[in-house]
Amino acid sequence: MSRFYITTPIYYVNDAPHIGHAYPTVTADAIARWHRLLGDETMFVTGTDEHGLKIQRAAEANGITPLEQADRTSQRFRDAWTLLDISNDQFIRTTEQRHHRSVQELLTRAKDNGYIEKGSYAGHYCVACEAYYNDDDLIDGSDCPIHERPVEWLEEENYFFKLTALESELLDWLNGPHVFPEGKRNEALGIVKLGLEDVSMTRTSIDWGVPVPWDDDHVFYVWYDALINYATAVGFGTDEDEFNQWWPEVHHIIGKDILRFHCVYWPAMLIAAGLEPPKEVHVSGFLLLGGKKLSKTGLTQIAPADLVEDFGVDGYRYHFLRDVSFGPDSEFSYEQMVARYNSDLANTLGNLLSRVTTVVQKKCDGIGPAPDVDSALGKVAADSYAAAAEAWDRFQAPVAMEATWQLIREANAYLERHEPWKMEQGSPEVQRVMGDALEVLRWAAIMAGPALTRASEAIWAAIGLDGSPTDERLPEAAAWGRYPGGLTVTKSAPLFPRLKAE
RNA sequence: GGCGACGUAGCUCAGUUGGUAAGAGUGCUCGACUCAUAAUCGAGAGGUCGUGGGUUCGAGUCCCACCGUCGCUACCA
Repeated sequence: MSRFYITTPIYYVNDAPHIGHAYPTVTADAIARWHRLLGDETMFVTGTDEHGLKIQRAAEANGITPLEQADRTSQRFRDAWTLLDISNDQFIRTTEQRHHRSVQELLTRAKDNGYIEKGSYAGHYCVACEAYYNDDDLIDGSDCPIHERPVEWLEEENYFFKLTALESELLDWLNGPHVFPEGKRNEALGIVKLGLEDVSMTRTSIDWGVPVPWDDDHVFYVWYDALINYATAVGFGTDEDEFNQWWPEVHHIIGKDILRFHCVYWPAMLIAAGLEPPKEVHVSGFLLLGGKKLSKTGLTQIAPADLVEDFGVDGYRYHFLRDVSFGPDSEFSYEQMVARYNSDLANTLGNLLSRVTTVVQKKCDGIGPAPDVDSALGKVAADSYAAAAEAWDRFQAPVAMEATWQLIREANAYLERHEPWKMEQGSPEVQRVMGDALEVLRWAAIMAGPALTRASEAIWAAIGLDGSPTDERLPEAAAWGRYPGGLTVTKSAPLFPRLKAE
């Protein structure tokens, strides 16, 4: 039995979930569902990142504890993922005890291996921001760029992560097949080649974080705690055997803004602790609105719930999986979403189900016949499957979706060529044609399942099959001719009612 | 300033290590069909692959310059 471990970033709880958070989550979910279909023992982890200055301050502003603050927002993420049928096996929170143990264990090992040392950090500090600034960032060389008032020169003792000692190990890792797409790998290489510096990894100025086990005055800086969630989730620090079963075969999905942390710091931290760096990091671009990235301040956030209201869960998931190329930035367009819903879901797939169930009622007494094992559609199905499987392997959901729809479109053309509605009721000819059409629907319910979590079940039931398409196992289930025939086919309301453009 | 990404049909995008006369979906035009959610099927129009050079027998695909858009340069996917 092979295993498949996939993660999303854990989202920082200073922000409400929006489509920018949902995109990598839906992508990871679809890939996880694909691997479950393949029969892999699958671990899909998402969660929330809950420490750090911003949370502490937000809590103070709201007059609650940092944990209460984190609880509130973390719950909103869980609600959003429930809404979108996200099938995560775990939802990890960095405030969990198991995570604190894991962080302390991993970083203690790094320290014991000589990669963490005490040093002092000095710089221009803005008290209002509670943050350090570089000379370049200051206005006229002396004022905070946000508060426009003088900064102070502050020096504090910190523990430093000796990133510089790991340069050659990082280059070795980055030269391997670990960061995708290629352009993003080059970007990570560029960061290393530009010159690494040792980085301050603890804070004494706040206490909302994971305590440094060897020095009570410090907590780990939020990034050094957050990244380790990927290890915590599969047992690091609590169950080494479990951990060793999953690690290092992990697939991280991240956004390009956190490339530095996942492609430089994270592998370095693991190496420092004597562990293997991650197997794959897949970097996505941003969703843009009017050419700008989504932001709270720009009022360009879009809540998944608003779109689900218009398009349904399937319509939501399908749009982002089919239209957003994984890697480059992508412009979000409501009109594009409507067009995609109508063409692929309402017209091509939904209408296929409608016409097939109607003709089966009229010409086959509502009993679905078995397909022709030598049907011309069998070859198309095999090609579609091969292309889709290859695309899922590369994390290219849009390509996998397009490959899947090739057969669905072909089924419409096949009906057109044979015109079963003109055939004699119950004849062998009409039985064969309709059996083939039903077989395509069976196949599509499985293959589109990672995207259309609900419609795939509805199709499955409509053509008379028991159980769920998620119980099927690939590649056998994609082989042509598995629809048994003799099942009751049900005509029902349109699966995806057409949407009017607004 | 430094580093980097991107620029392919109206729109959204594919184009593996350079090599059959540039692809898909959608949109548009025309035709067919009427089982079906005014859905479906067929045919067609539509691109100097940002611009200009270079390497090569041959470049969308490598190199240089330029133009345009954008990002990063430590804590929002």
